[in-house]
Amino acid sequence: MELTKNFEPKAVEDKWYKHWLSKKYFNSKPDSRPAFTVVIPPPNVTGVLHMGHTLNETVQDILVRKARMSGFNACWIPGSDHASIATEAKVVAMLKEKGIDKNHLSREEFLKHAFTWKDKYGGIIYHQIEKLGCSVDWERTSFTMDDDYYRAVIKVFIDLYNKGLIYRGARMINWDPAAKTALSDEEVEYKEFTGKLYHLRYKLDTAKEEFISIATQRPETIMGDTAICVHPDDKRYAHLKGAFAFVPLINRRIPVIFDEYVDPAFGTGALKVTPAHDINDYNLGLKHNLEVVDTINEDGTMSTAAQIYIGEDRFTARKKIIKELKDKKFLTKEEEYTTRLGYSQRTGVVVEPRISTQWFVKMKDLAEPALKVVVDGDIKIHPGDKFLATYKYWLENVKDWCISRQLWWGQQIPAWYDAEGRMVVAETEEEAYNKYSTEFGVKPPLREEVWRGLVQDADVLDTWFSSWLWPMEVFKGISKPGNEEVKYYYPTSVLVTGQDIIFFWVARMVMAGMEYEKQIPFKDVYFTGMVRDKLGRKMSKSLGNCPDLLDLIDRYGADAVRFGIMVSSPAGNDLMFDENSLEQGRNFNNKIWNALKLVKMWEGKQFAAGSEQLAENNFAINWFENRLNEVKSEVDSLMKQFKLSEALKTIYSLIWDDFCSWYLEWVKPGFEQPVEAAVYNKTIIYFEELMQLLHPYMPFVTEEIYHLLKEQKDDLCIKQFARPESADPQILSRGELLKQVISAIRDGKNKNQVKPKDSIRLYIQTGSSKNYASIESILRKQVNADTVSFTNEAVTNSIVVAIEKDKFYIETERELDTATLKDHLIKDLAHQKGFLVSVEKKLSNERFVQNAKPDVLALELKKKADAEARIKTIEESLSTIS
RNA sequence: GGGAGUUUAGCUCAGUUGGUUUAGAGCAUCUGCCUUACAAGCAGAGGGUCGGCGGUUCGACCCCGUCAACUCCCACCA
Repeated sequence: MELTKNFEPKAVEDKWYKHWLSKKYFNSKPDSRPAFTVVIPPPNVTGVLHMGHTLNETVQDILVRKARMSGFNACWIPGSDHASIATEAKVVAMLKEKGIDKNHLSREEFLKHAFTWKDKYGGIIYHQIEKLGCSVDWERTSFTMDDDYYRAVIKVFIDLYNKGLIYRGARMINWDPAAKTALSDEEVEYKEFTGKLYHLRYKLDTAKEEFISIATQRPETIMGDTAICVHPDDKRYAHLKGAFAFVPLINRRIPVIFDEYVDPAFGTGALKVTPAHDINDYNLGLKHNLEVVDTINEDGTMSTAAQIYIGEDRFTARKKIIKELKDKKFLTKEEEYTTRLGYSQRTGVVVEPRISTQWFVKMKDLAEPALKVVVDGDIKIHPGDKFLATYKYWLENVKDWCISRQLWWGQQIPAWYDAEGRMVVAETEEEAYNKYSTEFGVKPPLREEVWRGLVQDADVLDTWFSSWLWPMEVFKGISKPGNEEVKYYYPTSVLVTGQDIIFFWVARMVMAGMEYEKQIPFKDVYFTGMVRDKLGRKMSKSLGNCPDLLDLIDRYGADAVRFGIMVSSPAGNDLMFDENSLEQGRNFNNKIWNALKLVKMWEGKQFAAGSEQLAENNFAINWFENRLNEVKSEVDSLMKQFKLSEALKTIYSLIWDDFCSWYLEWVKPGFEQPVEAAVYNKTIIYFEELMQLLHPYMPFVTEEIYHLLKEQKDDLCIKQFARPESADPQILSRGELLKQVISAIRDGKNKNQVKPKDSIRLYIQTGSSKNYASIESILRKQVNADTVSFTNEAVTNSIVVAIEKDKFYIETERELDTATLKDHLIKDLAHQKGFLVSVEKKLSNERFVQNAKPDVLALELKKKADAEARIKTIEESLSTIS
């Protein structure tokens, strides 16, 4: 069969993915093997995979494939998240384009649109996961709004409510006036903003014409003022105990209060208190029992409580109020002021702090066990030291979690109210009705009347309130507690996710797991860093630096993308994404492909053993086998420590350097010459093992080559790793010596303008010629020597190379440039002498000799002896040149 | 303002309890090669006073102190 010049990923990727699927390799059912379970961090159903996902998915696939090939029953659950806010925003925008206003739709109509939209676009993500080669179990795809999942979320809500861990309360929350929804603290982004600080004077309720000045950035909120606050120790205001002032424009009479919260040095040292519109003022209000006057509507316009500018947008109102305050001489000063404003992560508008009735989860009791399992090391975080502190800090200072969202897309809060505001929490309407009857002693009215009487809470639950159940509910652990699947697969093995959602998601999954399964949800957490562009900037649509995954796969192949993204991304480090590394991946594919082509040329051209080559080949085979074993163990240990990047680089070097550059060159016969049968057979086996080692990282090219090497009974995808055998250090060091000698001789030739193809005569001066017995002809081939022979004395007029105690004389037809030759030797001599001095210095230090461990001392003595020997060699060589 | 982390070659990073030939890798760079697997390649090479200063030690990239720069998280003074 004719092999193409270069590896062509497109031709094989789809073929193998389909094959793996048809063999059901990725489908898992509980059996006697230990489970290795991974749940995908469910991407937003309407999104596309960005480079951050690509990194996460690749890491997971590597771990899962490795486990699948190591005796585990590997199960990787794919799925997606309904992402209430983001998705609803997209659906609303889509409807708007069609000229449909969400406000004119019923809830049912809207949800119908949303599901249609989800069905249409939700698949994009799955397609991308497939293209990347991810070995997920497609028969287990989960979605956080599936029927069972929906019921599970509701069940958990009710359970926590019954346990008293969910409560309803009026709280100051971040309000998005555009989306008309509450935002969690985490969904608010603060940005620098240059605004103005307005100094306003309030008339005091005293006999004479007296004023107190305050400073504010938000003059439009003065109508909500219910106090003025100053520091108790501030002498300027000491006389105002018990005083009152009038709010400008509306003349409401408000008290002057005293609290240490106020910074006397800021502004005028007096603060207007507006409990309805500022979180700090709200807390002050609670403390001092102040009235709350809410002057802003949910859409950001002024409310009737404001008394003036009713119905005008908050920012328009601000402008008008400033003008009026100025005209009426209440505004005494304006100054430039830089502050930070909260913006909604979703809609980008300025967040409005607002009093609102919301649902909350009490976090303290849930946080305790979640903290303990991580501190105790039941859950291991990688890289540990970096994120443990963050995790701890958050849980120790956790605040209650606002879980209601004023949206339609999501699990609707299972609370029912009657006209008087009496409430029951129940799983279904039916149950709500029954509960209501017993609880409030109301005789069951006619069914029709009940529907008139009880109305379900319109809000839905925060998306994270469903995804915190993910590792359990993908196995129906909540909807069918204690089922066989959840018993087998839970706790999951490792969670791979971005460090940015450590609080949103990771900590909360631990809480839910401890609460409902009484067990940790995963044993290891692997945090990936953020993917940035090569200039270190965040990837963002506005910068246009987000590569399209499918396009990258199209241009480089999935294996190359996986290689490129893994090769330099140690756990937890940000990854500077550079297409350069994808190119490196593609080149690597190609290198392997060409090695295959070489081996295929030997097919059917072998001769049996018995010739003189045997000893040489024996050495090469023996050496590579040991080297392979050595690296296999290394890779195993690196992967156990989640050093996936390191492991990949180790495999890369094994294949490129040890296998291609050394081993294959050593055993390669001359052009169109036959190869020894033993070499051929071994080479095929080594090649297979290399492909197996690399397979978790680059599944497509390895599976393809595995099958091209020879007729196979199985697929690489499920081929089980054999336990690595131990490596013989003696063989390994002889191999290293050989490499070193070859490189040094080539360097000697190169430095003296002897071309690689110029042949030489090589003389070896050594005390132990046995060392070279079986590698002589490899050496001859590798340095292009006509003859290799041993000598007892220096060979004049030759290039001299020294390795350890041995010397190599390179005799050549070419005129030698003795000047440069000498130059190099002199430079080397200086280096060796400098080194010797440092060693001698150490050894002449009595305290070192006394304190150092014996083996350290012995090593120093060896260093000294070696350096002296080399210096002698170099000096001798110098004398032969002159 | 509080906390955490980072700083090693032009770039991205390793460097295991302080001693392993006066610091390693990949990429990039330079030199020489179109040598019958591979120019998306081969063979070589150069390049670092390990952020600054001070300390502990016989000995420090590693431990301690201090300063500096950068990054992230938390809080959010009207």
